[in-house]
Amino acid sequence: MLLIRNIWLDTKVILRLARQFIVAELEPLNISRAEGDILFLLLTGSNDLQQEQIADLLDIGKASVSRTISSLESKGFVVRTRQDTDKRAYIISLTKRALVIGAEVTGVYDRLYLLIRKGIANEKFMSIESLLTQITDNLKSVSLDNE
Amino acid sequence: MLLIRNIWLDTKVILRLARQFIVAELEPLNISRAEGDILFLLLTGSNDLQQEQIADLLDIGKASVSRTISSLESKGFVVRTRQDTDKRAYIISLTKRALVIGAEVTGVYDRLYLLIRKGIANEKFMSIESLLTQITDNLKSVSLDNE
DNA sequence: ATAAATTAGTTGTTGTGTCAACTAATTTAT
DNA sequence: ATAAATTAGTTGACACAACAACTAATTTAT
Repeated sequence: MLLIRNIWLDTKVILRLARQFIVAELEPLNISRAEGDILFLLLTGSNDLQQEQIADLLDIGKASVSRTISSLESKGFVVRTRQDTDKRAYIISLTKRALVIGAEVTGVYDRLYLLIRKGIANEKFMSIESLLTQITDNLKSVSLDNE
Repeated sequence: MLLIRNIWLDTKVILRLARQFIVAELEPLNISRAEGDILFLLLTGSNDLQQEQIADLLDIGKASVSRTISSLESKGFVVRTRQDTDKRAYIISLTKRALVIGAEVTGVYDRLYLLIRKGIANEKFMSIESLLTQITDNLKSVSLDNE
């Protein structure tokens, strides 16, 4: 049990440090972490998404996405366009302004990933993928039970 | 890079599901997650801690600890006693009332840990310990640089 | 011995996430 | 064809962690 407790704590520490890193690196660009996360997603090959898709891809709720997209829009980094085929949904697209700073934003996340991987062989990371999937399934099995 | 991004996402999902589990299980006891985390720590062999120690052991800030201890105190689960040797610090101790529900609280966390481990060999968990430590060191090296 | 620095804890503010209730558009059932 | 159910997004309320500025007690320096 102690083992899991330590892993738990380590994971919390890692997430906290990584968030601090991102906040600090994005600060000079006047972009918050939640904004940066969405910009990075849109910049790296998945432009023109619906808000719900963004929520799924980042594992956050649609309420958070709604508010963060609003602030990104007010800063001129994205535009919401009503979808023709479904007038409830928006298509979120990057503006030219976002593309101008795009490399700086992706740079932040790339540096974080490089930093995390430093001195660790690729296979090591691969080996924990299956572990994480198993844990996720374990946890999901309970949430399904209770419905 | 995609590998790390997936691991990142998986980790976020796991933390979210685990939090949901704890919130749901503690709800009937009228205890919040932040309160439960601290109660669990105090109940499992580390009673009579200072607030700063609690902050360190749970990797949260002392501001959060201060507020959560206040609410635990108002619910009658802990008492703050000024330390004789250092009158700035409190000693946080569990009340009888906390011990009465103690088993139910620790049960929640024990069940979570069991659930997480289901179907996964112990060595698998051991093998990621060193990985997590390395990542933590990597991230810490940067925060130190910037001071 | 006293001034300066450090430490434990508190409080205000902010960022971000969750949940629930809501609107408007769309799909399904009958 | 229309009523009922579902879906995309918004908004308000709340939980919780982070940071900064603060108080009061303690330690260090000179």
